[in-house]
Amino acid sequence: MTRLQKSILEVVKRSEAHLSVKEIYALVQSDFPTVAMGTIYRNLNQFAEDRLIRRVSGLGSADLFEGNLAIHNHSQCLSCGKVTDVHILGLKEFIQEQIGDETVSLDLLVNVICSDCMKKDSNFLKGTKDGK
Amino acid sequence: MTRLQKSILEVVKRSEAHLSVKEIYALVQSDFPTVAMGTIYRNLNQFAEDRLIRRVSGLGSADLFEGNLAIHNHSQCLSCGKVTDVHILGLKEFIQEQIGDETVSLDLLVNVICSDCMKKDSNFLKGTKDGK
DNA sequence: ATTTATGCAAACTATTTGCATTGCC
DNA sequence: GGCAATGCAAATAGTTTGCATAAAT
Repeated sequence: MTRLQKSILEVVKRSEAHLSVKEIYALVQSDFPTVAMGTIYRNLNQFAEDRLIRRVSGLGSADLFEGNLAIHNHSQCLSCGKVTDVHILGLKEFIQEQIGDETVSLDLLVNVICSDCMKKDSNFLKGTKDGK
Repeated sequence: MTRLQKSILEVVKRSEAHLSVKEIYALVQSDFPTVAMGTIYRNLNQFAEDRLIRRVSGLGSADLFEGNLAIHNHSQCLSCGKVTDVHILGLKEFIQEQIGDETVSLDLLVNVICSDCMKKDSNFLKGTKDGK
């Protein structure tokens, strides 16, 4: 593994957030000013395929990456957009019981109104549609 | 609502599949040969926002649309790619119990090896990584 | 007639890829 | 030296948008 590759991997691993490619690019640039976007993409794709990092899809138009490999899923606040890890105990078993096919993995996104936003406006869930 | 809008909506509503924008475009074209992609997108976005149809994200690089508004989620076979509706009884309650924030809605994708693919190669889950 | 929707093309965002060059064992 | 990784720029895919025209009420 090259020094650049180590740096990309470290950036994702060290962060506790869910990073966009742009954010990773910016962070890696501080050590490797000439790094190219294409290289960032190529390596992130490889790392995700090799299960060194995890790709998180479906949150916005762009994928995010995280270093946390422990099995978990995510919630996103519909009001402020904040993404949070969630651990649902027994989720796979709960679902597997009800499915004929063999479950390999799950991608669960829980759309919430987080407690902060709920405090700011307790009418969130009483308005039109889903409260947006 | 214009005749074109009715046609776009009908195409999605009448189908029992999960349609890509391209597929919807092609179907609408048979009645409105000069329809533009931009118009398809504009209307699908509006219909989804108005909850006349549902947008399904996270399955591939492109969003899909479906007319089925009953609450349900999806599974996708990692081998053949087939997308299937799944209904998990009590899922929202199961998750809500374990989450501090107020759950509004869920997007669940169950990654499976469908029974057809399992029959063709019963070693799917025994190989490297996730059997791909 | 006036408002709203449409077609078209250009713009935009996210991502991938070909290729000449560089860096590493 | 030779193979793999990188930078760069162009290409691709999906989607959005500005604007002049056309359709609907």
